Amino acid sequence: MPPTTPKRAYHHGDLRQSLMDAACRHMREEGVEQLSLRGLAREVGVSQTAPYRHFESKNALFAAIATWGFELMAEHLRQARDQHAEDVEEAFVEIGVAYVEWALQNPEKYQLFFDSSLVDFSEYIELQIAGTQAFEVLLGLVRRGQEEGVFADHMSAEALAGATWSSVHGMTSLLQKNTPMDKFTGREEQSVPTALGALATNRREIMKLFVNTIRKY
Amino acid sequence: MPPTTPKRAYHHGDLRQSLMDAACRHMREEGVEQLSLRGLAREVGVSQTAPYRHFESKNALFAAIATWGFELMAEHLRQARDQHAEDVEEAFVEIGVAYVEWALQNPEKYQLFFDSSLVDFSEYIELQIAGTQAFEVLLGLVRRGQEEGVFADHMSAEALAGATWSSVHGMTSLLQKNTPMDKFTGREEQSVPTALGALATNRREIMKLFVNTIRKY
DNA sequence: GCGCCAATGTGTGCAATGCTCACATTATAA
DNA sequence: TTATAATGTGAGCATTGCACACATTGGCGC
Repeated sequence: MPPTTPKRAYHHGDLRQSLMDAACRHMREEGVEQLSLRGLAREVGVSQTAPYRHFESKNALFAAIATWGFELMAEHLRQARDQHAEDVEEAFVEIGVAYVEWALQNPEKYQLFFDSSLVDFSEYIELQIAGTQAFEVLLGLVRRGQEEGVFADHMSAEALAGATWSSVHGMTSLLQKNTPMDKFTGREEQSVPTALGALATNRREIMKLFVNTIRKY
Repeated sequence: MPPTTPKRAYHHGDLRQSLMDAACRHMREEGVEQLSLRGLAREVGVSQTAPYRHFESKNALFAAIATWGFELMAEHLRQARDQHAEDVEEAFVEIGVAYVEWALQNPEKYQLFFDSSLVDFSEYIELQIAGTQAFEVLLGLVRRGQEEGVFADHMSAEALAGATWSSVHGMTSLLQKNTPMDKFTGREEQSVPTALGALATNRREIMKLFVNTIRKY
């Protein structure tokens, strides 16, 4: 007769995904710098070397999470696009809003996309491909805008998409620093927190400004 | 008679600055994740605990470098602004170009500005102030543009400056990933590298697009 | 000059980490 | 059923951040 306490089997069952989930939770709650593979193993209830059966290094874990994250985000962007398929400009704005919102709801994954100190993209082709596919949702929309004569056509679609990606990513990046920043005290004029607050409050309005970047006049 | 080899004195002389310089060099050449205080101490020729007389922790070192970096960058931006004082739009473009160039020439310092995993801004007031002062170069210019009726005035200067800061910072951030990205191979269409290449090659043109974000029509 | 003290530098030690290697257990498929 | 690959274990190594007690020294009041 087996013991009533469901003693964990020798094999975990789904260690790979469990590790990725635990890592995300940990990064979100404690921060990346506090994350250790050993701690993760402890949390999941497994020996400290077990993770190495699924990820050859800590960086490989990060890369796997980032790849997964890009896929999730791309799907989110496609949905936003498809819900506003009639109007390119509107779809552009909504894709931008969706981008920012996804990033703010998944800060730990988004951080992996751009913290070059955490993941070396050049080592992981599948990660590069996933990132590219997310970008191409935006690129496709810009192309369509150009074809419809709504967006400027004196530059390549890649250049225009790059420019708007810059804006949206930059806004996201700044907003993610907002939380630490809001403790800002010590000067009368708190221009940075004010600016970040304005970005946070008027996301959609700001996104409409970003359309100006590439609109054809 | 003292030995001919100038044996280093017990006191280093300028350990604080030497550590910051060595840290920057190391980050630039090897990457942040490879940087250790002990290694730095070794490099400078000093015991492993000596750095703690100048920086209470590794994060404090990073914070000090970031603060210093913000001051350097702000000065660089002011120079760019003053060399194009006649025309607000032109000054805006040149400040943007100067921003990107400074960041690309000082990647290790710029990384500290935005890699939240490396520095916790909330712990270092002087860092927040330095960052704010850099931002205010841009903010001041946006204000002037509004006063001259060149920039939109349906939003606060902080909001507009925040929007343009987003764009310029985002572009910088993407360009800094360019180096790892250029090894990208494995698909026929390399849209991301193409987009990043376009950003890199046409910085000034892209910056002119960014002016559209806030221009008054 | 002289002596004292704060500033600066040293050596040792501890707990934690990433990762390696040899070994144990289990699933699966021939 | 049994070989084999997949998965998990445990001990161990080098390295790290940082704390603590101690050493050296430059500069300041006298």
